[in-house]
Amino acid sequence: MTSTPIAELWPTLPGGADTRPEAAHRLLRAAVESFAERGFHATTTRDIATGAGMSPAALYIHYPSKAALLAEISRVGHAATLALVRTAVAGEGDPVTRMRRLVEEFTAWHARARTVGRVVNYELHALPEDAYAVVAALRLDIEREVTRLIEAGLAAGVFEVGEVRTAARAVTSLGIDVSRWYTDRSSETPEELGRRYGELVLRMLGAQLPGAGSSTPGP
Amino acid sequence: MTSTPIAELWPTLPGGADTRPEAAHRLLRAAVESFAERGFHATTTRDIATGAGMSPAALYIHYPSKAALLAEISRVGHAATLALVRTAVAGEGDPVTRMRRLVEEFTAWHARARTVGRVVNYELHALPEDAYAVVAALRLDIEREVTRLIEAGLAAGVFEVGEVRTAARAVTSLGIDVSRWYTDRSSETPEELGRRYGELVLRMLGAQLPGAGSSTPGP
DNA sequence: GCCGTGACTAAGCGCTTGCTTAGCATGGTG
DNA sequence: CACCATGCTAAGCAAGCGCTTAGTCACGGC
Repeated sequence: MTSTPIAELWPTLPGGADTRPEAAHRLLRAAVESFAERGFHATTTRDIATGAGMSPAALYIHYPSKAALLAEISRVGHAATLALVRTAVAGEGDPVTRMRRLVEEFTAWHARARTVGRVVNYELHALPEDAYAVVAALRLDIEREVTRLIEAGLAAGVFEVGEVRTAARAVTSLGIDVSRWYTDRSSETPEELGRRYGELVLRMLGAQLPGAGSSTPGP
Repeated sequence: MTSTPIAELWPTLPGGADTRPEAAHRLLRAAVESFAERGFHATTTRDIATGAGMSPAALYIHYPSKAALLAEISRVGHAATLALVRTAVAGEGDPVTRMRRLVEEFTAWHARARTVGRVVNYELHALPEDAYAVVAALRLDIEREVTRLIEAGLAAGVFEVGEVRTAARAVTSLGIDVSRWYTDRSSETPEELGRRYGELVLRMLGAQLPGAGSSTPGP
């Protein structure tokens, strides 16, 4: 098993309890592992079924196709990310505090769930058209939430950036790319990385750091 | 055809003139297009050959396998990126000026040559082991060059960052991810984007901006 | 005891894949 | 002219693909 706690992802979704049978969960998990490691097209249905401890044909009892598995993973992964972002943006505190928390959690999530993150961010092109449309809408929402928070900071006079859209792109981009390079062997924990990225992003946005004097990072 | 001037890439490589026959060039270009659009595994040798205006078998006169095409693209693409980075790091001016130029060019390159960039950065897993080793060494060199420049800035007292390695990661990460999201329809030109990202990165690194700015001019 | 149902497997179908083989037109060299 | 290397094509092979079919087994209701 990998260290990525994918199991965390599915039982805790909007809409309450997940009623999927356990075998379907095992298939989803095996698919995430394979898609992340080899990519959608290099993964065979035999890989997935074997990873879930079944024969190849059993897959089709729970999902109508290999692409349906990808669509499900992508939809759920994006929904979870959007929920995380919305919570941070709508949270308490001034824009600086909220942005710090957003980046900390967004980054840590992409490090912790890098396996899901890779599928979610780098296998979009393999989605069937209708599934892609759903996911593209979620991605747009994520970007809009970040933009909204930056604009709130500008209005409050605590951020200073040239182009809001470019800045929002940079913030989400930094987080997303973590799922590409982060590994088990990385020297920082997801939470450490989140804190450091939070610091970097706030400076990038020209944040007026509130209270507590100079927040110079340690040696 | 796309707007990506891939042709720029191959004729201008270290070692002088490129002696490859024109048909091999066409194959490389067609392979880049297909690999970038659909990924290595979803691309067939028939796709590539057709894209180059040949029959499927002609591919094997110039390259021994589909993987050899990928290896060549990856090797050349990484070599070009490393050359770009080295030039900027070893260039003239103080660390702030050199870092600005580095980010501007690194970013603009990943926007302009996003097609090659996608293959170079997102198809690594499909490389044969020996080709991967070569490319991994080049990637390490790129990161080391960036780290070196940040350390020079710290030594000169014009940068201020917590962890050098994390900062270097963030700088390269921002640039690399551009090749994922940048499209023809993006509102900014590669050069505009480069300038804006240069600005953002310098603030991220806590740069003391020289001259022309609001910061107190030095001796 | 018997049937229906849900989760699963063994076997395999039709198709596509990367790659090979055999052959053909062209053009330079004696 | 013959000779042959070069750069290509038409045809096709073995392997592996996504997915289907037919059937097995455990179990619950009557």
